[in-house]
This record gives sequence, C-alpha cells and structure tokens, in this order.
Amino acid sequence: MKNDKKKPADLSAQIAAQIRDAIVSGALIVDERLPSEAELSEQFSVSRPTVREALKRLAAQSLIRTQRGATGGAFVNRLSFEDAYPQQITTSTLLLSMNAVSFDTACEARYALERACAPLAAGRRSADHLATMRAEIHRQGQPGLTDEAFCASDVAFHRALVDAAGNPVLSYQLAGAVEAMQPLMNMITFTARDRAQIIARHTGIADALEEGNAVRADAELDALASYTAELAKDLLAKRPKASR
Amino acid sequence: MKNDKKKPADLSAQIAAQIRDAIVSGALIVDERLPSEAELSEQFSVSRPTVREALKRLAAQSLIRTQRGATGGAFVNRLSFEDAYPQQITTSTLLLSMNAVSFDTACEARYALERACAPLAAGRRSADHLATMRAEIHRQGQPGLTDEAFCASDVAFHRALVDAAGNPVLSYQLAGAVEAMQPLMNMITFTARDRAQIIARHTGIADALEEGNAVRADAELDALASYTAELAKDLLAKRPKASR
DNA sequence: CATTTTTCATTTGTCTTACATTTTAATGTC
DNA sequence: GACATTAAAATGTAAGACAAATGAAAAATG
Repeated sequence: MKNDKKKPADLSAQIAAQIRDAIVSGALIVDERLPSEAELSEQFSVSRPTVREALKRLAAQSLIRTQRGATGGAFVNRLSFEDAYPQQITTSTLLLSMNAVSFDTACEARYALERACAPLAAGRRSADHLATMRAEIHRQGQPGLTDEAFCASDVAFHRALVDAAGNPVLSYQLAGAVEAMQPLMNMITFTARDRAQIIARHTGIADALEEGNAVRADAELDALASYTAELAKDLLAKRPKASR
Repeated sequence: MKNDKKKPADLSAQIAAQIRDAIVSGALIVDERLPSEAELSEQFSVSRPTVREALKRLAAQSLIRTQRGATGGAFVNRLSFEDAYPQQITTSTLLLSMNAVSFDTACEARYALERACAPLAAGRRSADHLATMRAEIHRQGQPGLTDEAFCASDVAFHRALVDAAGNPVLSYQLAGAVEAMQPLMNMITFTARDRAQIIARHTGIADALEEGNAVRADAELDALASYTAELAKDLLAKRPKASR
C-alpha cells in the first residue's frame, strides 16, 4: 500500500481546510468577517499570496465572499440554495460524463427521484407550477423544434414537477440529477412519434397533479420512464458507441 | 433593480470560469495537461499569482489536480464519486444549517428520497449490504450508546440502504441528504422506547429487503418516517428553539 | 554494453515587495 | 449644516526571486 491517505497537502489547502472546518462547525458564523489577508498571513505564518489561494478555494465553494474597500474583507457567506444549484449541476454533469455512467443508470436514478416527488407534488402543486408545466408541454408540441430545444424544455418541465413538491431540499438534490441528464438525452434523436408519446405522458402527469391524484401521477411517470428506457434501448441498438 | 447579474468578476474568477467551461464542454479531456502557469499567464495576459488563484479555485472543486516536477503541471481530473461525496455532504450540511430548513422539511426530503431507493434495493440488495444493515441494527440495540453514536449508526444504516439500490448516481445524491440530517437528528434525545421503535422499523426494513418485498419495505419506511416526524413534534413542543 | 549515478531543466510551491483600485470614514471648507 | 477633499484600510494585481520536487538526459562506472 501507499501512504494510505497521508500526503501533506499544500499550505493553501491546509489553511482552507482549517477555515472550512471553522465554518462547518459553527465557530465562524454567517456574515462574520474573517481577519484581513495580512492578519491571516501572520496568524498562519505564511505569505499573503498563500492566504489568498486558500481564500479563493473557499470562494469557489461559495463559503466566503470578499469585498474591497476600507470595511471590506472576507465574510462567511450564507450558502443559499441558489448559490449551490450551479455547482451541484456542474458536478453532477461531470460525474456522469467522466465516469461512463450508462444511460440506464442515470435514467433510473432520475425517475426514482422524481417519483419520490410526485406524491408531494400532487398535494402541493401551485397554479404557477402547473402553468409552467403546461407551457413547456405546449412548446414541446411545436413543429420545427430542434432535439436540443425539446430536451431543454423537457428538463424545464421536470424541474417544475420537482419544484411543485414544495421542498427546497428536494429541489436542490434533484436539480443535479435532472439537469445532468440533458447531455445524455441530447444524444437521442426524437421522431415525431416519440415526441407525441412523451407529450402524452407529460400531459398525463400535469393532469394528475392538477386533480391531486398521486397514484395516477406515479403511473404516468412510470410509463414515461419505461418509454424513455425503450428509446435508449433503440439508440444503443443503432449506435452502440453512444453509451460511452 | 441592480445591475441584475453583471458585476465584473475578478480576473481569477473569469479565468477559472473559462477553464471550467472548457472542461465541462469537453474541450479539455480527462488527464489532459493544461499549459504551465507561466504559459497561462501569458495567454491570459495576467500575472502568475492570478493564474494560480484561478487554478486553486478549480482544484477546490476537484476539477484539476496539480503535480510538481519536470513533467508536472495541472491536469484535468477524472471527477470520481468518491471525490464528490465530501463536497456534497459539506454543501448539504451548510445549506441545512444556514437556511433555517425545518426538521420536517429535511426529514420529508430524506424519506422521500429513500423510499425511491427501496424498490430498487429490494431487487438488488447484496448479502454485504444486508450484513451492514444488520450490524448497525445490532449496534443500535446496545445499551450505553450515546445519542450521537446512535445517530451515527442510524446514518450508516440508511446509507447501506441507499447503496443497496446499486445505483451510484442515487448513492451520490442521497449521501448529502442523509449525512446532512445528522446534525439535526443529534438534537433529539432518544429514550429507550424511542430506540426500540426505531430498531423495530430498521429490522422490518432489513427483513423486507432480504425477502425482496418492495411493498413491505416501503411500508416500513413510511412507518419510520411517521415516527420520526412524531419525535420531532415532541421535540419542538418541549424546545421550540431547536428548529432554528 | 549495461547499469548506476549525477546533473540539469522544467514546473509548481512559496515569499517578498510593490502598486492599483475600491470603499469608507474623517477632515476641512464654504 | 452640507458638500467636497483627503486619508486610511482592504482587496486585486503584478513582478521577481528562490525552494523543492520530479523526471529525463548525460555522464560515470563496472
């Protein structure tokens, strides 16, 4: 075996880890100001560029924000769902594209998660969410839509479905799963018949949510999942390389 | 309104964004070497420290790794699920603790997601996963266990449940939701009767998975979710501050 | 010739110093 | 008192230097 896990990290990584721990543990609270870069470099006995590299690492994770000027400095950031979304999506997308995750696996995860949302959404969907879903369904039915645009609309529809569950934690978790699927979905060439089938399922889901029918919503989602799996199977039969 | 979204970012943030885009879009592929810091600083017409700050940002997201020496440099990293786990957990934990997410909301999300895994786990659970779950159940029954240790074992049990679904994408997404709950769960003081109830549900879940009974697994999870919600309600009645 | 050792060039890691820019607060003037 | 000016503090950026690591080429050795 190697050193197992002990390779002394860079100074900037060590410092970043220390500050990160302080934030996670609650020793540093939201909106609290960190010492200035000059003070930090003294405390840690390193140069200012090294401190700055550490701070940039934390900024990349939205853990801190910096402000210039006399009362400026680095402040502990209130990590918002809004901030976390894009990172989550980037990470999920790369995980899928870099790890040869099969279309089936990604699809299975996505629909499993969405079906978890369906019963909640049936009970809580707002008029706003329904309107968004209807609008996307309408867009999906327009002729001349490219496959990419169709997939983008598909993502928007499913995000509205997830958001309809009214649980920000779920929305955050699923944003990654749903958005990261798009590059994979884009590989599919949708025939007019494919689109009609998908739109029928989407309509069924929207109808089910509108009438607060969790059972039907689940059934419609199940049908959509099966149909998507079928499309993927056809795709692999014709272009076996596409899964890699 | 403000400038909406247009505040010119730091140079290091701009450069990091450009390189990140190149990675996400596939223009830079896994294990490809980036130009040296000196070359990058020329290309972007900035100083080397600025380039380094940009690279550290990317390193913080595990998008690149750096190596010293003659053939060293910055390389596009193959983002692994293993790398992404800790970040996902850190982010989820902070999201919950910094956004006053109620225990109910977090709990609802967690159980909704786990119930999505249950049917898959019923079909695929390995002997290994079952053994882990049984071991954690046994640990939970030992007297003298602190509440923290009980919660930690609870997390381990639920992670085994999620992993039993055999879908790495699901495991990744749920790791955040499950682990991030622990600080919230730790606020609960479990009586002996509470623990017995929870252990009974855990045993029921393990039994259901062992016999491949998805319906029963779902029912047991539902019962556990209800019981947890009840505990939380009692908690709030006694210590109303605990939800903030 | 084969093998080992040495040297060396390349690249990241870190430090030092300096200056530019931004922002607030204090100061001074009318 | 209101407004313009100045000063101070902090981050953002630049430039140059040296240390340390690393692999490859060159040299020495048997």
